Amino acid sequence: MVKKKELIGQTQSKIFDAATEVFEEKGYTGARMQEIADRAGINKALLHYYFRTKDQLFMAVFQVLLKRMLDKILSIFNEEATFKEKMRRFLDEHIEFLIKNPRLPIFLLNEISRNPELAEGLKETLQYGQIRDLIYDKHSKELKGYGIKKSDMPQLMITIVGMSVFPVAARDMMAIVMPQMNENRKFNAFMQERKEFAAGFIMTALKNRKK
Amino acid sequence: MVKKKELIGQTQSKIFDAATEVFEEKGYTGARMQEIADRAGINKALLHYYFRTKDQLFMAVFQVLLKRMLDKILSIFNEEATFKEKMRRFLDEHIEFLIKNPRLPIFLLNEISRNPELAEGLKETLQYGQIRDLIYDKHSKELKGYGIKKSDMPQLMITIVGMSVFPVAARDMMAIVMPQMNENRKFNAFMQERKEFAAGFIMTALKNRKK
DNA sequence: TCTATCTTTGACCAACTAGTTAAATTAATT
DNA sequence: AATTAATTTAACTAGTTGGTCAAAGATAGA
Repeated sequence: MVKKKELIGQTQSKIFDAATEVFEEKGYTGARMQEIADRAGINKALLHYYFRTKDQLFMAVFQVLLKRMLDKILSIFNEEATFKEKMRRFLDEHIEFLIKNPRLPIFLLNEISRNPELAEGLKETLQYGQIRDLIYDKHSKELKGYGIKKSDMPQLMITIVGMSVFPVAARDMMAIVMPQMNENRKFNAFMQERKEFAAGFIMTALKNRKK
Repeated sequence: MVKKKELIGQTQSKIFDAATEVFEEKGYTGARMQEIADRAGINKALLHYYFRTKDQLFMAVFQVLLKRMLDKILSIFNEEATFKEKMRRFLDEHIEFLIKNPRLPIFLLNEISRNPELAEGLKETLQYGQIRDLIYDKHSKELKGYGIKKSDMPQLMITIVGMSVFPVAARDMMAIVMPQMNENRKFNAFMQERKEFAAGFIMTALKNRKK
């Protein structure tokens, strides 16, 4: 027999999963509490019983997804390895992550840009705010060897992250110009290929950079 | 005295501008016909007189904005110049364009990803679908010299476009990790700097690419 | 000036939305 | 088995939304 407390957990997590799906697909303004309830297999009143308002439910989902994304980006850079190795591992793992979560980037980008306060909570976390300096200091010798100054770090970091995120976020738009992108099989092949292309591209640019 | 026909044009374009603003800010689902009417300085019934439904108004705005974006991307590549020169000009002009239209990328990306049929109309335009081949054929010698095969074009093109678009689209998210991005002055300086950074980065990667 | 047509409006409506409530059901405790 | 507490539901509400309509106002041509 299923215990009540397990059911709570089950129900709550069913709601959470359903809400994640719907919010990712439709965004905050496009999401409907009724649809979330339907997909969770419960009714609307129970939804409001667990999460009093749409805002509360959205916040819970959003915080988790944003943290998941940032941690995925940052965790690799906390390990012990050369910058070059970290970058390769980042592109490998992040692209795998994005293939499994293709709607996540646009969802996050869109919601944050429409309501920047959503990110306020995480900004306070010191861990995130100074990451640029931490990464640079850890690899200053290697990076200086590539002609990268501390002030170049934003350019470099955004370039690396953009290499993996942009193709996923812009897929449907780029597909206008490159119809192959519409086929899932071809797009996945493109993303697999991108791991090596991006890593090689960046390393070549760094190694031969004018100093 | 203002002629009636001029007024029509004025009203219609006031509606169009207001709708562009509101849709860009709030997206389709977040936009309100009442707010569009208010910003255009008219009432809701007149709004529906000129554009019968929200969908019709949205479509009109969306088509114009999508075309504006794609033309900006593609026009430069139709000119006569080396690939290298075109890429530099593209980054210069596209970044300027994006500084003036900072909400445009997220708006387009978001709406297209939520409803890919929005792009169907433009896909038919042969001009767009085969652009990859056209560009390659025009510069095949130069690109082969960089070790770029025709099958590498999607990777290269998405890399170039992402260099300019991603920082604008991901600004508020990257600002969590790099708080400087929040200040408009610093962000604009970053984007100005990016013209040279991106162009230099890409050319270095191309010139030293393993063949 | 009169008339036919095109514009503009305030008031309205039906459908939908987030959120509430009170009562029914289920589970845990004694 | 009875009591208590937690869980689930159908039915409802108040506010918002896109869209309509009939009538008033403005314009150009005769």
